[in-house]
Amino acid sequence: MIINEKQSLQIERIGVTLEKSDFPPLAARIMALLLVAEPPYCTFDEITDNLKSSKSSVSTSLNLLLRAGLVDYRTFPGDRKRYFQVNSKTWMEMIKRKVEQISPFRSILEELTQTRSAAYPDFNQMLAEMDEFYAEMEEAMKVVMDRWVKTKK
Amino acid sequence: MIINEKQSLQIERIGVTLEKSDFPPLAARIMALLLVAEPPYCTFDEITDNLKSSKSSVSTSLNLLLRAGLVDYRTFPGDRKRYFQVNSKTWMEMIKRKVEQISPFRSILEELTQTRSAAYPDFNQMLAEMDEFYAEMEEAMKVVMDRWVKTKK
DNA sequence: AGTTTAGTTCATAAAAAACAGAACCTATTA
DNA sequence: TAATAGGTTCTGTTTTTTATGAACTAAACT
Repeated sequence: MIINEKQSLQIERIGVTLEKSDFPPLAARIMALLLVAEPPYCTFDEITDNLKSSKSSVSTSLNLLLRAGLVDYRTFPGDRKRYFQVNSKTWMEMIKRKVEQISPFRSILEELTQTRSAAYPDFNQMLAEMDEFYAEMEEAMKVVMDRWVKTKK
Repeated sequence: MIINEKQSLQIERIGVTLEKSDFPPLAARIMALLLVAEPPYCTFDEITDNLKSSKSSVSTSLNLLLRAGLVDYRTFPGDRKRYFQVNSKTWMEMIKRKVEQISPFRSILEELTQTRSAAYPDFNQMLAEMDEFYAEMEEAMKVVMDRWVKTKK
């Protein structure tokens, strides 16, 4: 499998978008490649070749994606190569992570309402409201996620 | 205004939490300071002093936070110092940004469903489903935000 | 037994981000 | 008009992140 010129450009575009969501550059391009490639999986060599990157870089970035659960691999009988593919739960995982980012914020807000004096009630009020807002947001997201998990099984 | 030992430690803890949500180190500590400080605002000098950072670094990070709309400032009559404070809309802004991060992903997914061949229907189906999931998530978040905006005015 | 395949690991180089020091600017104050 | 307050801007320096090449390994062929 070797990608064409148009696909190359598409991979760069998608890669840049993913970079903005905090993917390291090469990891972003690997994800992009796996999304664009037909069939939707690649061997290690196909990745190094198509992205013109070194084996070591690909190894590091790919393992990052594997550990993060964003990429997975399959194999074919009588072929010991691994065929890397985006995990179908990738997007769910990514959203899940965003939801999980909310809870540390809430912890901060709750800690502050505990430790701050009563001298600045307006500010304290604001912190309490923001905690409430985050709680609602967290809840709303969980509702969507749960519903989705149910329809999938 | 000068913070005490306990507050210093709290600022570091909160700072680290904020770093994990992609605040640069100093910007994270400025936010943390403004959250912990009593009163809940600081002058430029109070920031450099309490965080033991240079004027140039504080200037840069503070302007970043100002441009991002996370920090704001007030003044007092007959005092030309600016008193920096967390914008009460900070948390709303931060969530808004997370919601906005969803739409580029949806664009990717939609572009892919346009450009990919029909040869791998399972994969294409997955992309379509994920787009749907993201759409629902986006919608749910917007509902919460709108409701909140309304109760505020 | 030797070679090829499919990677990993380690030391290092290159690039980007973060911070600091010093000079600078503009509006007030003495 | 000189000095001070409240920053900003520019130029390095340090630190962190990202990518590489070369040597290595373990399994599977020949």
